[in-house]
Amino acid sequence: MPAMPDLTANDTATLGEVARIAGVSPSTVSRYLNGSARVSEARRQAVEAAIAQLNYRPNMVARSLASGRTSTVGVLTQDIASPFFNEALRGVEDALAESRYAPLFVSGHWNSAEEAERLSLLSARRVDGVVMMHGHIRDEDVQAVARRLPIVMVGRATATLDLPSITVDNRLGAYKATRHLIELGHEDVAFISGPQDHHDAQQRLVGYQDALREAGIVFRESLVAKADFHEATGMLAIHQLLESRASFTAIFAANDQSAYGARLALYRRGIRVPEDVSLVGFDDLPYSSYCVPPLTTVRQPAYEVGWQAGHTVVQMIEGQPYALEPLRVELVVRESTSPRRR
Amino acid sequence: MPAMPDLTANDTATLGEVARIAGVSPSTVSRYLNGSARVSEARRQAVEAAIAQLNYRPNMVARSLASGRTSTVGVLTQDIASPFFNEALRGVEDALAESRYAPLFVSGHWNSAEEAERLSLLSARRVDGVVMMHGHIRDEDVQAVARRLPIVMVGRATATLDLPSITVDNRLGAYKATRHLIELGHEDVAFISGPQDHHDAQQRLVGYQDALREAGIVFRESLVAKADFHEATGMLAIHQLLESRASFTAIFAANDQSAYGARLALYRRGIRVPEDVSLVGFDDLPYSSYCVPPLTTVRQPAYEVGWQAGHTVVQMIEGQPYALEPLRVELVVRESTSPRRR
DNA sequence: CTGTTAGCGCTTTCAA
DNA sequence: TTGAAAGCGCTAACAG
Repeated sequence: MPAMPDLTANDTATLGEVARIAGVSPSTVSRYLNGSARVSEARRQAVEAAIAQLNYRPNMVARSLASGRTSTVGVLTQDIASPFFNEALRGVEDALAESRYAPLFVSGHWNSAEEAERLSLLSARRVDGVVMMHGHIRDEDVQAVARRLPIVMVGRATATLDLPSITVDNRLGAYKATRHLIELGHEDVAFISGPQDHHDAQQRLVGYQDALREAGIVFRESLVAKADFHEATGMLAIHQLLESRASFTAIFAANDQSAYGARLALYRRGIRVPEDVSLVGFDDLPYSSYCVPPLTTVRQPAYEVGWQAGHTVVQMIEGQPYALEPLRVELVVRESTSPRRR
Repeated sequence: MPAMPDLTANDTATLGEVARIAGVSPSTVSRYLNGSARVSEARRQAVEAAIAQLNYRPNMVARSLASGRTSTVGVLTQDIASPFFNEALRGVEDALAESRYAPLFVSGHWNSAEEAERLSLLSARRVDGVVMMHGHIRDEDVQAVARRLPIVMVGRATATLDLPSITVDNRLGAYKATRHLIELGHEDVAFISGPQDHHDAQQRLVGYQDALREAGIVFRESLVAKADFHEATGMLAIHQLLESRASFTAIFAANDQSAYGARLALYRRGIRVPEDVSLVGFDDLPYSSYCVPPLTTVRQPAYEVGWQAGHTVVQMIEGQPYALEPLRVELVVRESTSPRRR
């Protein structure tokens, strides 16, 4: 009987069937599939033919149960729809794809209870490793999982934990942004803050203060307006600042999204950017180069952060050595900043 | 021996161990866990105690292999980092979460070969159902999977396939956008197109043409500039239009991203929006309400599209009836459009 | 209501 | 190099 490919049989052939058709044992098929041992030329061909004929693809679930490995990496993000996380997730995705791991994304929504629950779900699904993007989950909850699984943290220092952590120098980035404004002659530089309990946001405030201090400018609480990394509160921040009659010629917003909000609020009040007020953000979201005017901001290499996280967790899973290279933050000067007018 | 909770034993307890400690059979534990049959009060308590003591969580992999269900839905998207897909993915995520399914996201990157490969991967991972967001994959490839699995299509009509499909009336949306411009007195309305082979993009062109025709305005090829749904080509489109010396007082861009690019190109040339030229987009991305000026656009309920897709696939998986409710597109008038100046 | 008995489809010793 | 056999941890009849 000629082995003509049966195109309708691609339903759910099993390894056992492949073995039977190829006239070999299941172990041989498994060995061929995984390259876990040499298989003779003759049997290799027979197996290949059977696989083609049945249009066979291994059942990953069964494979996972038997081997104890799922070839899956859990990625605990906060909000899959946030422009910042997106770039990073794409980096993770690409890094994992290179090693044939699949990402399993879950969102914690900045809620530690939900994060803990999601982490537990990843564990129940027996992921081989985890990438944790930001979040406020307690160290103990992470620790419980970290004992069994490689975990890479992103954007969070782990005081009590000893886990590889990929961070960006937020303080330095904020310092550069503020210093840029100061060098343009601005002395009254307002700051739109991020969430008070967010580590990155805190560091950005510190960088802002450092730059002021260095220039001999006294830090004034009245020039900082609270926001939470979103556009809406960025707008509010400007309204507040304006209402308080604080005077300023430049604004450093703790992230691009709040800078967008600020920019719109300024537009509504008829205040021009950069002619009347200079504005700088932080993150360099994809959209920032298409704002009007294009936003001067601090580039945070989100894609690279994600890529490095994904790559590192794979190295850990496979027992390979890894090295965390420091990621650079850099100021990207565009058109939302200009010298102070005298 | 008192049953004191052993906090360090939360590693990988098995159902069998729970059963032994509780003094019941594994089936009883399984039944308790799945609620698949009544369990007596006494045993229920014993099982609960054992579970608490061991800090047990079922191994999803084993459960999947035994039951043939993974409680996972594959989501084939094109680009996890695109602002449009994001909103939709969040909708899918939320809908699945309601039914305790986890999404497994994979990206096809608008490449039909890659899509087919990803789809096959989802199948190998034995997802219980699939949501396909757009894409150019061939009907046959989809069909091969659809025979075994519930599939819900999003944003794509399936001519040869009979699958539930969630679409939005792109033609109508484009018609509304163009008509809005015409009602403002604009007669020379340029169109920035999307990718030629993209169904939604084609429909948006048709809607634009329909509105012109209805108003007795003749369609001019010279007023359409090709772009591909991205900001960069949106900019290019404006340069082209300007260079060709075509005259127009309004622009309808096939999506918000290309509208952003157009807006920036206009800014560079010193052409004001909306004073000199009115601009309308399509999608209503989250950012569009924070542009300067806020963009008039056609709201496409991306979140709802995703939610409905997720919800529908779950209904299909569970053999429940489902009904696809038409999703409304609506014009959102903001500040990038104004009456034609005479 | 409960326990016993077979597997789910694959990997992995262990011998040959 | 190859095959046989024993699971991976859970579910799902089938008796009782």
